[in-house]
Amino acid sequence: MEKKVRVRFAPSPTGPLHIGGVRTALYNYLFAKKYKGDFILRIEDTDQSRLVVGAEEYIIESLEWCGIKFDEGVHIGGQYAPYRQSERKDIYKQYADYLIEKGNAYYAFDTSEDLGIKKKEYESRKQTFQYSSANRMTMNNSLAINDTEVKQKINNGEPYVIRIKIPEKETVEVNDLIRGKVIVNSSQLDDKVLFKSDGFPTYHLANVVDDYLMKISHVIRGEEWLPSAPLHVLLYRYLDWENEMPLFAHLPLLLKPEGNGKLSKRDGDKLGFPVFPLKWTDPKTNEISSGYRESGYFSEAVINILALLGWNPGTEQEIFSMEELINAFSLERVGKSGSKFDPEKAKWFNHQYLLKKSDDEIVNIFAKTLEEKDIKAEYKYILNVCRLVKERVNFVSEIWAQSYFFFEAPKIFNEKALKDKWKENSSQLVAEVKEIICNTENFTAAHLKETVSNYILEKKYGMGQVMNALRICIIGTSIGPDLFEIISMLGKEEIERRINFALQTVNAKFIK
RNA sequence: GGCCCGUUCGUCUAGCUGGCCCAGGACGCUAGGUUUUCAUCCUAGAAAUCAGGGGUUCGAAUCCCCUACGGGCUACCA
Repeated sequence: MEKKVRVRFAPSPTGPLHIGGVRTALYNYLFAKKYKGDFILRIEDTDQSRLVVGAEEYIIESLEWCGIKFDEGVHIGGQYAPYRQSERKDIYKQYADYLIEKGNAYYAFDTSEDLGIKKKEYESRKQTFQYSSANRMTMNNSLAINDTEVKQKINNGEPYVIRIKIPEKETVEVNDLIRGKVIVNSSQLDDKVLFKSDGFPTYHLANVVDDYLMKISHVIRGEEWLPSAPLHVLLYRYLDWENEMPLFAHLPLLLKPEGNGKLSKRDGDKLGFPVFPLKWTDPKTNEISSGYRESGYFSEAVINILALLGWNPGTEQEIFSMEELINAFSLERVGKSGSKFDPEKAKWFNHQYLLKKSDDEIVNIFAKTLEEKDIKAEYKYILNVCRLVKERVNFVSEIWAQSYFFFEAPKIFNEKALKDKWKENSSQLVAEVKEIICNTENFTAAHLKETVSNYILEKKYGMGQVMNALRICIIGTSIGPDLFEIISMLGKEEIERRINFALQTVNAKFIK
């Protein structure tokens, strides 16, 4: 029987999650759900010195906002709890000990000063120091010194780390679901620290142990882990778990738009678009980085964009709901090369989702803007406004700029609009049409249109000539949705008031 | 420096088992149309000598090799 699909997202809480991390979580989630498997959130907080207050909560809230749901995890528990590595601290040591017993690992007593000196020494010779088979016998470790001395050091409480003993020359094969076979010679690997002197395991040990214990079937993570994958394969082998080793898939990285380097947390807002799903305030510096949520993006749009950055369905479909993504997703269709985030296309995606949203949803968001401005209006009125302008904007936050004239009369009149559209006879034409409008009883847009158009036709005026001038008078500028809709919504009295004010103001200006 | 991964329009990408590709779609851009204006929408267009070179083959974006470039890793960080 096939192993049950169980995948995990395993961030370390060293700050906010950026969109690259969200994408990794998303691909894991899509893969899990596609195969009716489990998705697990594990927090990898083995580096106590890099913990950032609030980061874990931020990660959970971000993924929740995105609609990425977990089956097990630090926030909801599960069969394999705990899911925070700091709470699993006690279980790692035995595996490190087991490796020592088997001769696949050893104690090392070198201080960081010792290591630093070595490093400098090698640098001066234009070489790179690597703790490995080539030099481990010259270092201060349990392979180089005798057993009694080792015992003595440990009994004396001398700090030590446990390092893996990488074989001298052995080819190690990693089968990557995205890249195929990657073969590395162990001579290229160094004796990585598995267990630190502070009693915590390093990522390498903790990750392998936890994936095994939590019965993880597939490890889907960023490409930055590819170089250490052979080390992980070796660990599975030495811990006798090679038969249950998960399958690996290393995702291409998200790059900065300028073309160099992977996207990183430090990019904040420097790139001209948010790199974080949610707004983040650095607890130390109080520096604020904007988030997609606060910038007015719909989470569905963000997910859609991210899904298509590195994966494609092979069809021409571009708009995907989460359901559709789950159905369509496959690791085989994940690309190999890194991709840059395109802020312009992101806006377009958001526009698509804005159009798909129900009017009620949009009104609810837009109503907050009105509240802030202390503008009162009936729900139905706001609804009509949103209906009329939503296709003209990418974000709900842009609706105000397209619709303010529904809520307040213009006080000034756009210079350029006047220059382009206001002619000598404009005042006369507007005055005439005002009369027509004010004498119209049925104030629907359709009826107004019919009435005014007929009048213009009869008089052989140009439609554009009249309408442009009228528009300027009513909303103060020359853009916007259908003018008859606007007139109908504002009502007869308001229209009369606005036109009178406009003619006064504009005429005064022209006479001068 | 060493090791690993990658390289198709400005960007995201299709192309995977070689011929249907003098390379298709989307965003953006340009032009035209619709419209009372702007936006939407519709139509059209520009845009990749498939990183470069060498093979293999009747035939290569697709297979192989080399080079260049980009990226990742190279911590008692993840």
